[in-house]
Amino acid sequence: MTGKKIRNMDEFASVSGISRPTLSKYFHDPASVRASTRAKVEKALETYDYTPNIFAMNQNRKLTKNVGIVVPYLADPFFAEIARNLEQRCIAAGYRPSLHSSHGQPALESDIFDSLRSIKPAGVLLAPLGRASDRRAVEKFCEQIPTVLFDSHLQGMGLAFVGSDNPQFVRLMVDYLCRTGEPPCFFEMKHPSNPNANKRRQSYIQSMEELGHTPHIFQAEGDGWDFEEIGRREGGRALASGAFSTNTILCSNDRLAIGFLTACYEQNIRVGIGEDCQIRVAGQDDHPFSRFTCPPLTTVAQDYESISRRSVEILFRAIEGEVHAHEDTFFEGRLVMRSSA
Amino acid sequence: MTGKKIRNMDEFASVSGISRPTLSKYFHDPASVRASTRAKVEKALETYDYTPNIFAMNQNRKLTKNVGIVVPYLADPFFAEIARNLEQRCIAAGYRPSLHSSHGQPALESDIFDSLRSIKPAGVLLAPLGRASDRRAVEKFCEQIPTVLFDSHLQGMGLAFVGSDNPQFVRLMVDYLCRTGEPPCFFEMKHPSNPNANKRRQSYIQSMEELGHTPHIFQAEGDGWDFEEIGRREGGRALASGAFSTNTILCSNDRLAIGFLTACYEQNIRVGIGEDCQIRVAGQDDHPFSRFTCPPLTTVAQDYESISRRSVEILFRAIEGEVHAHEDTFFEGRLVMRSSA
DNA sequence: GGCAAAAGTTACCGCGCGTAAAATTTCTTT
DNA sequence: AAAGAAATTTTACGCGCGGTAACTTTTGCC
Repeated sequence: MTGKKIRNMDEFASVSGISRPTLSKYFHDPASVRASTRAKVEKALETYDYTPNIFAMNQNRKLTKNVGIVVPYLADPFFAEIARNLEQRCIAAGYRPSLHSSHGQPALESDIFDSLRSIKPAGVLLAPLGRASDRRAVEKFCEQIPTVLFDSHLQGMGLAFVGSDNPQFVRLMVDYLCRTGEPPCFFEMKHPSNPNANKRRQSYIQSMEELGHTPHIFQAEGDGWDFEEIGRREGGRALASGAFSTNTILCSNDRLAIGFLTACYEQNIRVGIGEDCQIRVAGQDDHPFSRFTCPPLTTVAQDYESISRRSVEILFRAIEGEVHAHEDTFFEGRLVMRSSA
Repeated sequence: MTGKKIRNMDEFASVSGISRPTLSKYFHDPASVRASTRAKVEKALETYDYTPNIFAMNQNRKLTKNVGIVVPYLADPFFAEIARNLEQRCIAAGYRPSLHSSHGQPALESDIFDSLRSIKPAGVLLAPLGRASDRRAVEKFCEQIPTVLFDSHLQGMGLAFVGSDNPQFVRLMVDYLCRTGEPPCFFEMKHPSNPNANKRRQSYIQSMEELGHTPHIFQAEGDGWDFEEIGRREGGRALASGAFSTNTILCSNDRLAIGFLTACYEQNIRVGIGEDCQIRVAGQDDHPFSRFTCPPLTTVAQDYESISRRSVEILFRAIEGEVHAHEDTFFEGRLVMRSSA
């Protein structure tokens, strides 16, 4: 490593005593050469400082080792965490991940597609914006490049979809809330950016009816990805106007719930399950900050370990030639009981 | 754009009636060719679908248009936001940013350096891990590639450093807290990962002494980047043992404060500035979530707009050949008064 | 020890573009 | 309109590696 700097593969072939085509094979996949050869290469690699020129590699290879990871909103720690998880798995599998965030903007999402196309990725892990996505653009992209969708389901696109079983999330929580207190009212955005929200609403209605309760839904105005602020502002308005017919609020997601908790605080409404509490609040997703809200938020945890494992699994298999029909995978959530509900 | 797909620059030269070397110049910098030529190129670009092969370009160019952005911990929304800001500025300036997170791990930071070297970036915007960084590795990297450091100051490294005026942050807050109530105790980590923390501690001591108060510091055990959890656990322990000699706590950063607020909640200690409140808590940084804690957190806002603007400004000037001596820039913070203190 | 299979070698071409130098065209200046 | 400067074109070569075919060597096995 501290040794002489080598300029190209030919030169490294000379000093290592291995032919260039064999070296090429080695760098493409170390396991594709004989163990004794590999040892020789790796020994030479300790003596000399050489890395194949990545641009020359990618220019000629039929398939690069590049993998794109795209999330809709990286400032949301949930996506940051899942991106990290995906990134590590890609590296472990010998790929070069590149991380991209659409920042909630459809135009940026399309720009990212263009940018990704230009680096000829072997595959892409895509969490689309959802409702705001340019469906045509996503569809076209998925046709050109092996893509696994996660988090936001866009019907039939890509090699596969991996996400959460949203109906199960809601059933789990509605069931818990009904068992332990008043049936919940559902608090969500009127125009949610994420299609998961729609499934959650539907499941809420169904779950309530199955338990013999009347569903109540409060839909907050507001667009974009500032969920906390929308939860605070609109939640506050709803509280002030007495729009809720119950003392239990199930928020469509944790970020909305975090804002809603702030609204409760502002109006001096005590949240939790204690004797002196006036309202119960629950979220969904187990956002990294939910453990630290006051009170800590009761929620349903996404199994993002499984989601990311499965996503890369499917993608890498497809890259390596396995052909499968499009399939959707939905992982179950886990109830996380804290003191807010 | 809908037109025929062109395979390479030679082919595009034929159909556009412009020579390949001139096209090469155009794609390198559209302003470097005559306006009439540029018009011809752009007209042809509307008819034919062509983009230069990015790998072939980068292989031969002395300087790529790649810019690396490295942050220590992307799951912290503060870094996610500043990364987004930097990213947009790079794109606007015609560069190709790539985003990397060290995830709090020194080994990963070094891996990122290697990875960046392989893409021959024109420059890098680096927020190092800080104390945990391999200083040798950072220094070596900065010598090889034009690098602007931000957020964490590592003495003298890189083209420049851009960050916050940490002493001013603390002065501002200590002054405010003393003016409006009891002098604060300083709550921080014993082994902070970020060098800013040390400056904040020193400034706390100095500010208190200047105002004629005795400094009190509580140092939390714990390593890593789980600041909220450390704030909650150790803050809770401190509260329970009566380690604070005042009713006012100034946390070294917002994330610690967020955890500390949770600890207060758990011990039924009412936080804020109201009549019935027992303790005041303040943070520093204006973390995106600080507005939504209960109570909302009083803090000092980092001017990350200025920090990011300045960072890219310096980097791009250096890339374009301007030579300057190493300089450090520290931007002032703004007091954000909310109801926690 | 012999033989087939696997692995390695040699030799050559292709990829798409950057860049330099010389020749030519175009624009600007007076 | 002529001269000079600036831009463009032509020509030629290089970058570092991938892929393939034909050949040689090594390996594993009975």
